Amino acid sequence: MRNLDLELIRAFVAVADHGSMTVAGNVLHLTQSAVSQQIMRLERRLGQALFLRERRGLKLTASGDRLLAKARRLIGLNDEIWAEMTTSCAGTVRLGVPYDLVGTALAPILKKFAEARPLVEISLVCASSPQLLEALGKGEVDLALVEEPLSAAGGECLGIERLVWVGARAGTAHLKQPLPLSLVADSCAFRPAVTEALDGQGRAWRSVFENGNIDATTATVRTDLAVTAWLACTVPSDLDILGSAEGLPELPPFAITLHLSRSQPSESARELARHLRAGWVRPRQAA
DNA sequence: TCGCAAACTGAACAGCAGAA
DNA sequence: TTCTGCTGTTCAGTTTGCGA
Repeated sequence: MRNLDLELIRAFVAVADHGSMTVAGNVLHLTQSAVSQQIMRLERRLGQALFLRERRGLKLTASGDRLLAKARRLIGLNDEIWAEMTTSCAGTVRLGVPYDLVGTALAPILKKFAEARPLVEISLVCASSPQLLEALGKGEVDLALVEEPLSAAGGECLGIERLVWVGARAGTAHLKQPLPLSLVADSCAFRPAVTEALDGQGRAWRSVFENGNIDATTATVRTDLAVTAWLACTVPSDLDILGSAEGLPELPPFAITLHLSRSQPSESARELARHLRAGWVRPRQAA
């Protein structure tokens, strides 16, 4: 027998990932005993011990460590072939994304999706979250990733992020009266939360820039002309996160949510949604 | 249809860590 | 020190798939 049994490889990866046969069993919908036997079978066939049975838990041996990366590739390739051969994914998917999320977490997910689904063309639509939800309702996009106040989030939540004040490194814009604000667009999802927080504090403010261009907004902040509010995970490293120490009010958390078209979504849209769910990590972690 | 091998489940067991 | 809960291993019995 010189063929690798993918069931055994999958069990091996699950045990390595979780460091536990019990947890791996739950994940694989098998009993712990079955997983234990699968690992032993794999070890017997390869003639190598893959795990060190320690007093508490399991640890990969050098052989196990060597196998792990290749095992992941093997399973990945298997799943890719399986998905490609068993579904009819082709055509165009229109994905709506807010300006600030495009360049952070999304890029690696889209790259992976393009590799897995070469027959699907992605059409990216950038706008503010309210505009994207409107476009989704009109059928102008197939699915949308949006930012919504946690208290009013309607879609499938992929993550929760802090909304924070952002200013130039060692800048002084936050000291000005009224507070100069740059918020990308007047339909920006953060705008009501920001103005409500400022009004609640009795702090006067004025809009410096709202023409829908994220780069120009960033430039106004970087040059200390204004401050803005972004999700903490999307703040560039050369800008400062400001807060109560700078006299600015607390802002509410936001949910990053996924919305699919209410009418029957295409196979391609569902597949892209699956990739977004599986691949979503906090943008700063991905960077 | 039958027999065999492989793989599974569930129970029993042993070892360990942490709480009481 | 004892109890409890969690973990992995072993084993008996059952199920399933395959070839004759």
